[in-house]
Amino acid sequence: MSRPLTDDDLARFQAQLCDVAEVMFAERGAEQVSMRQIAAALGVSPMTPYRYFASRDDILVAVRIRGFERFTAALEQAYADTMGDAAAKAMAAGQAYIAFALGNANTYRLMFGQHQQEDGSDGPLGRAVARARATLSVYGDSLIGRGVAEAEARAMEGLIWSALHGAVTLELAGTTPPGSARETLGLLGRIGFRE
Amino acid sequence: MSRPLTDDDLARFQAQLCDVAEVMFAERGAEQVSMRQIAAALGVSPMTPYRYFASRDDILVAVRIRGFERFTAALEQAYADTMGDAAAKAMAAGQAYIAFALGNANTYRLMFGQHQQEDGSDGPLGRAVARARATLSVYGDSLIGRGVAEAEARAMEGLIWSALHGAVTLELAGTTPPGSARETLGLLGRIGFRE
DNA sequence: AGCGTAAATTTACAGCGTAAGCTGGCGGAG
DNA sequence: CTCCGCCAGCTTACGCTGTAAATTTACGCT
Repeated sequence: MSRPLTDDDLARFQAQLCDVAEVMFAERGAEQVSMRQIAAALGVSPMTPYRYFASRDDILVAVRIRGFERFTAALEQAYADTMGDAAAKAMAAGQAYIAFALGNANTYRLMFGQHQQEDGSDGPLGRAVARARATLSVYGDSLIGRGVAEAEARAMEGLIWSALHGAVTLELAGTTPPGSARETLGLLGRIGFRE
Repeated sequence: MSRPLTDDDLARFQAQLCDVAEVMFAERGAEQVSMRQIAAALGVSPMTPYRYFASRDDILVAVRIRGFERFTAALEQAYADTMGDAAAKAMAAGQAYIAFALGNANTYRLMFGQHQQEDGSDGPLGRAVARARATLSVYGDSLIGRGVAEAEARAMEGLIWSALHGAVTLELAGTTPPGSARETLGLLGRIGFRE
């Protein structure tokens, strides 16, 4: 063992731990995975991870960030790969949103699960969330480009985000039947506003 | 100690425990309340609650049901107390929805938190959820009465539910700023559908 | 070769949900 | 009235959790 812990080695171990934790969380849900289980999966003693993360919660935050990064990438790719006007691209992004949430149920739950959210927008988690949100706001941008007032466009964007999040959350909980989220997205595509 | 445990005494203890647990959950969040703490608050030994509930999860279910009952009552009252057409009543119900969720954050989180939802619609929990849903579906009913196809009306209803649930969930998590949910509801009131 | 240091391990503690064994006192039978 | 069975409630105990503290281990440097 070399005496100081290189920043690089530190990052390498953190990344490796996140790799392992990510799949364990995805398989069983973060609640069902203990520190000791993660350490065992890594082949180290139970306390070793504490040299690289301050607490279990720190690990959850790190994996949440990774989740947001994969999520954002999926949305951006769907948007980029789709041809047509802004509405068509937004629709593709919405489908990618639902596909990610339903296909990565435990990861999505970890990302948006009930936290006190001590983190405003400063930390890396806040930035990851902001980036995902920015991807979702492309539709709002297109509305603004078409002459809609900014506040109004942002509000519509918020409605779309709320509807998508609510739809997948309810479907993941089993409260609404399978397919409900996709149906809701279809309806979202036919929305107009009075006044 | 009378020998048999009267069904009535059993129900009385269960109700008393739920009373206590409900406020503890509301204050600190269900995760932060242990069996031992509930027992201590009741002035009984740690294992006594297990004579009345099979497990901690059973208590959570019971309190969740109570939450849904209060929730449903709030929606129904808002609907009944509001004069005007179906849209006005639906709007009042939406406001009541948001007020309940934001004003009973931990209870709402407990009600709609991430569960595997082993309970379909048979048990009492399923019925409590169904009743809350029925209250929300009054708007859909009014659409049907106005000639909209049933499937379409139910889908719109689902969109409204999703948007409300998503909006309050995101606001409770601190992801969206305070007031966002109310703003989203305002926008929902101005929705129309093309085609 | 031996020492200082820091990484890793082991040990330990308080708390959890809950299974299992124990106890005290009431209701009914003799 | 006495004694016995029963069972509500209590105490104890187990395996688990996250993690603080003490201990061991092994490298780089002198």
